Amino acid sequence: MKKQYQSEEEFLKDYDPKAFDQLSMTADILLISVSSEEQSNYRKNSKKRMSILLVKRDDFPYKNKWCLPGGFLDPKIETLEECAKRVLKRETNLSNIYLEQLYTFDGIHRDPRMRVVSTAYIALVDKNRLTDMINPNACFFDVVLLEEKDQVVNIVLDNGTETLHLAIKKILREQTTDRYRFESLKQNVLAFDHDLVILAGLERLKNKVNYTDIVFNMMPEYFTLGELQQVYEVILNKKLLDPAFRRIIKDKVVKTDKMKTGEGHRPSYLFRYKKKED
Amino acid sequence: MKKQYQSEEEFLKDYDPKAFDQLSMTADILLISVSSEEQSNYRKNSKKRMSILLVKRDDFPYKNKWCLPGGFLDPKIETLEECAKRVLKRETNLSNIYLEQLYTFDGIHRDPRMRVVSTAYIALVDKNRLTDMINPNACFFDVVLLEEKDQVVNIVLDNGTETLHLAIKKILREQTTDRYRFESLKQNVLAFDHDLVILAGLERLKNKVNYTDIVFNMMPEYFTLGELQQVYEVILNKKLLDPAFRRIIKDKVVKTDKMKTGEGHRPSYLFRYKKKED
DNA sequence: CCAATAGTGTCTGTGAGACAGTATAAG
DNA sequence: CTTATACTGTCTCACAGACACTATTGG
Repeated sequence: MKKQYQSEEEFLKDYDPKAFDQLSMTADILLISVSSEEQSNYRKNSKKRMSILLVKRDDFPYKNKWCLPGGFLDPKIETLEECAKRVLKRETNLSNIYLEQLYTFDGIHRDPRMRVVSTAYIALVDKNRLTDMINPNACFFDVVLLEEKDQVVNIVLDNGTETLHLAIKKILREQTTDRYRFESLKQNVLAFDHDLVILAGLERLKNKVNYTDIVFNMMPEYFTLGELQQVYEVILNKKLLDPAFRRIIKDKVVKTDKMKTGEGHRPSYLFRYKKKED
Repeated sequence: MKKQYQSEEEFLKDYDPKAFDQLSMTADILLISVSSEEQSNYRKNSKKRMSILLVKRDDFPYKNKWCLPGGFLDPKIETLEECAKRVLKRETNLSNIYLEQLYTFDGIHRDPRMRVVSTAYIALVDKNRLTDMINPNACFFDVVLLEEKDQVVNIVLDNGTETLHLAIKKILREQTTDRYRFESLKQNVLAFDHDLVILAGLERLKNKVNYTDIVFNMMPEYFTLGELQQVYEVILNKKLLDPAFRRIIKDKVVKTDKMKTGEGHRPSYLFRYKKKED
C-alpha cells in the first residue's frame, strides 16, 4: 500500500531516484566556422568555405570514426549547456563562444552501448581565435553542401587528407510546416547520428542568418564588407547582389577609418559590428 | 589497466551502462488550442482566446499545483516524441495531433526529487476534436498575454474557477540574436519550471505563424476567413487588416460552396486548407 | 432601418532585385 | 593599361499598410 505523505519535505526524504529507469545524456557540439582558402591569383580574394570541427574517436564504439565533439552530462553538477562549454574548452581551449541549443536527438539505438539521449548545440566562432587547438584528434573539415534533388542532400566534408561523403534524405513531416524528418542514407560515415545533427545545424544557421545578426559571431572584430558578404554567401549557399547586401547590412555595422590594402585591387574600409550603445 | 578490445561486438558485450551517472527524462507537453467565448450580443461573433491544457498534480512534489501534462520516458522502449504521444493519448484520448519539439529544459534543481531533464513539446489541436477528455484532473485554461514592459511578461491563466498569474523576466542573451534567458518572477504558481515552458511555446508559435501554415493544425476542416483571422490575431496578439490578411491567406485556402449563416449579419463562405494536391 | 460582419477596390510608400556605372589599388 | 574588387545611383516591380466602399443577414 502506498504511503501517505503530509508534506513535500517528508516525501522527498523517502524518495528513491532509481524508481524509474534511468539513462545517460550527452551534449554534442556542432562548431561552425569559416575558413579561407589560399588565393590562386595575386588579385583575387581568398575563397571562403564553411568548416566544422570533428574529432576522431580513439575507442569503441565507432572506433576510428569521426564524430562531433561531445561528452557525457554529469547530472550532479552541470547543465547541458555547461557540459557543452566544458567540452568546447577541452577541445579548443576557448571560452566565450556563441552557443545555442539545436535539438535533442533521442533515437533508441543511436548509441549501441545503451540508451543515450543527446542534446546538440551549435557553436559559432571566428577561426582566427582558434590558435592553439588542444586535442590532437580534433580537426576542421570544410563543408560543401550539394544541390538538393529528390529530397536528398549531399554533404562533402574535407580536411585536406580525408574526404567524407554524407547523404541524407529529407522527408516532409506535414503539409503545414517546413519540418523534415532526416534519414541517413550512408550509415557509419560518421559515428552515431551526427550526420543528421550536422544537417539540422546547417539549416538552422541558414535560416537564422536572415533574421538575426548571428553571423557576427563568426567574424573577427574588424572586417571588410566583402568578407562579410562572402560569409553570408557561403552560409546561404548563393550569390548576393552587392547593393542589396549593403543596404541590408548598413545599419548593423560601423565604418572605421582603417583600410585593408595590398590586395591587387581597390582597398576596402574595415567595419565592425554596431552594438546597441553605438 | 584498461582492457584492449579488438572489435565493437566484444566491447559492447562487456559494457556497463551504469558506468556513468544516470538521470531521468520526461516529455512535457504544451497543448495549445483556441477557445470561443459565448457571444454577448446576438449579432456579435464569439470572441476567441488561446487556451492550454493543465493538469492538477495529485501527488508530491508540487502536490495540488497545476502543471503541464507530462510523463517519464521509458528508456527501453520509446522515444521522447512517442512518450509525448502516449501522454497526450492518456490525457485527451486523441492521437494524430500536431507535435513539435520545443526545447530541452535542464536546470539542475528544476525537479526537487532528483535530476530530471525535460524535453518540452508543443501540441496543437482543434478544440472541437476534444470531446471526451479522459483525465478528470485535466482542464483548459484561457491564456491572456499582457503587454511586455521592463522585460517582464505577465501571463494570466483562467479556467473559469481559478486564475493563475505568471510573471517572467526576459533577459537578452546577446546582442546578435533574439534569444532570451527566462527567469521566473513568481515561483510555485505552476509546478516545476512550466511557466518558462509556456512562454517559450507561445513565442515559438507566434513566430512560426508568420512563415508556416501551422495555424491550420488548430482549425476544423471547414472555417470562415473571419474565424481564421481571429486565430491569427489571438496568436499574434494584435489586430490585422482584413484586405491584407485575405491577400496573404488566399493561396493557402480553398473556397467551398458551404456557408455559415444565422449570425445576425451577412453570412460567410466556409473555406478549407489547400493541400498540395489541390 | 440598424448593427455587425463579409468581402473588395485601390492608393501609396517601402524595400528588394537588377543593372549600370565610377573608383582605386597592384603589377 | 589591365584585372579584380570596392562602392554607389537609380529604375522597376511586388507587396504590405491603410482607407474607403459595397453586400448581406437577423431583428
